[in-house]
Amino acid sequence: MSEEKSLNFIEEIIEADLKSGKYKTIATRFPPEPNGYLHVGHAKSICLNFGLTQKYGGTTNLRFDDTNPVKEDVEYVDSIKQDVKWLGFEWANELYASDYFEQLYDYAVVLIKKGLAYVDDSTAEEIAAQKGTPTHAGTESPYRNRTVEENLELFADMRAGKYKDGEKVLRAKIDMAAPNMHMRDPLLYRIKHAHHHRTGDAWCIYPMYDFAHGQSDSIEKITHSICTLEFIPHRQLYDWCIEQLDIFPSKQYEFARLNMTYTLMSKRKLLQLVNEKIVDGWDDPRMPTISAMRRRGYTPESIREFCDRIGIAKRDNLIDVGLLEFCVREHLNKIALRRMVVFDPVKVVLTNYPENETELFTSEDNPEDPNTTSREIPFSRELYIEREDFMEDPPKKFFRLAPGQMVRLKSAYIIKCDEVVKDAEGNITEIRCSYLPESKSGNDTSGTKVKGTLHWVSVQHAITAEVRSYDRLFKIEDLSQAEGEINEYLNPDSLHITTNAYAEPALKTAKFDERYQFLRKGYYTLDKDTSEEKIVFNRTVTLKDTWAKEAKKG
RNA sequence: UGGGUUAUGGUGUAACGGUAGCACGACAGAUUUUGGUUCUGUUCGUCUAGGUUCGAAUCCUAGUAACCCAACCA
Repeated sequence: MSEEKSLNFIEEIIEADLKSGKYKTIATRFPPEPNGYLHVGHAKSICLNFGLTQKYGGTTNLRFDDTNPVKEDVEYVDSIKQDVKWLGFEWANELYASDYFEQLYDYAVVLIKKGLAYVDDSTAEEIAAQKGTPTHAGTESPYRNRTVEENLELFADMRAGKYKDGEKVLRAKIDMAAPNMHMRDPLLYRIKHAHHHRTGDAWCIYPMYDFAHGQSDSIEKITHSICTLEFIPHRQLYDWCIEQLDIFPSKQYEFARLNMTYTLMSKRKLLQLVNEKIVDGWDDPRMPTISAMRRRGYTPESIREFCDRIGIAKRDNLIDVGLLEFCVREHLNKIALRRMVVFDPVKVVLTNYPENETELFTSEDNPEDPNTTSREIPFSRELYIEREDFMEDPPKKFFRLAPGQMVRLKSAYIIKCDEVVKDAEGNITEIRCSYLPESKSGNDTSGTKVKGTLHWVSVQHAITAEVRSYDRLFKIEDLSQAEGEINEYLNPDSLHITTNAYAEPALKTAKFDERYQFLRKGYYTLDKDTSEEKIVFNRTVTLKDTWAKEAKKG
């Protein structure tokens, strides 16, 4: 019965570690730098790290990798916490690399005393030159052989603020000829007279990533430290620090980061979009950030499902954004309330329907739900339907309204098109139809079968709303192949605003935590720009549209 | 003139020497008061060349391709 789901390579390692008794329980961590908002690529990592400890038992810490005060900010800390929570995960401890600054300093002193670290007066340029190239060995710094005592004193002076930014650094003393560039006397500490969002002005030296991350893992007794592929070359240094310091041996494992078609996944470039006001902030619904997806109407469930489906492996990938859309449709189909909204209206007049009469039709909120509730929709003589649902000279498989053709109005009557009224320019201003009184929804004795069902709203009862429809932000599938400025690849049609859509009255009381399906259109949710004067909806995703595909075939 | 990582349908991901499977997409059909949903079916793959083996995606040898590494970023 239990259909075995195959394990990814990290799960295999964990199961082996648990089985061998290497660990009784596991510990992971999600270690964002608070220098930007989380995006869907981070969601993959979050689901992995938290998912592992949910599955195997154990704890996951949220640890902010805040070792570079000039780029970090509490705004990002707050957003990251909100996003992780919203995704549905609870961290065991909220921690900061900056919590360990004192400890890290002591570790540095240990290395100096062991003759494994030295203070270097070389400039950034000189150090870069000393590194050599991947194919040529580096050269040793002239300051490499300072005595332990001198290094100790100099390092203490660095901390005491006796030097300016860039004047001195602390370097590990490893091997300038190492084939791994990261082992060529990497920097451990640099001087930055900068205000830190947590430690304030207590420090003017800050540890580099390589001297903070592994030790932080070790301090927290992280068993499986999971990161992305580009950190593979760092692993040797990660292990070196832990071994020389003789501290808890956390182990690093690397998986391939998420890449998605038409989607920019670089925090740096996302920041650029925000700074250059190409988008309207980090939560602009076109952004791939968690906060943008939340605003746009994505559900945490659908994002988790997506992360589950894409899998964990070590090969580079480019996931079709269509898979994300599939996941959100799948969930929204189950939970969204059905409503009718006409975006581009054309008036239908039912010539045989009494004037001044209003009927109330009942329609289910969600046909997928066996216990569905329902709402009432007012119907009257004058209605709006979608302009694209009528054609004067339709192709063969057009099942909508056309002269002489019949359609069902959802939850109401079958109508037949009798006449088309046009203005002087030939634009259709009105479609005159007759309705079949005996075709009333749920009580149809007309015996008439129609192929098409249209959504509609009653003219006199309609409310208006603004609807924002989004499309992909970029024109090209693979942003990693984009050369030059990303601005060149922007999709000019990524946002379309319908300022005056006509909606059924039930939407007057739309709520922020509800999801809606506008029949035959897509899934929508209330935007935060909604006010007393204006109701604003965001389109989360369209419905699948096989007719659009058919029509395109011509 | 280096080191590292990875190669399975269009896109992802399994198969751990023994039937190349699953999902998304695409295509075809059924159902449908949403051209939605649901259901059924079809299409399409082991980077190349050798080798080991009764049997190779898997093991060996040699190639090829892609990605990563020379920030006082993480």
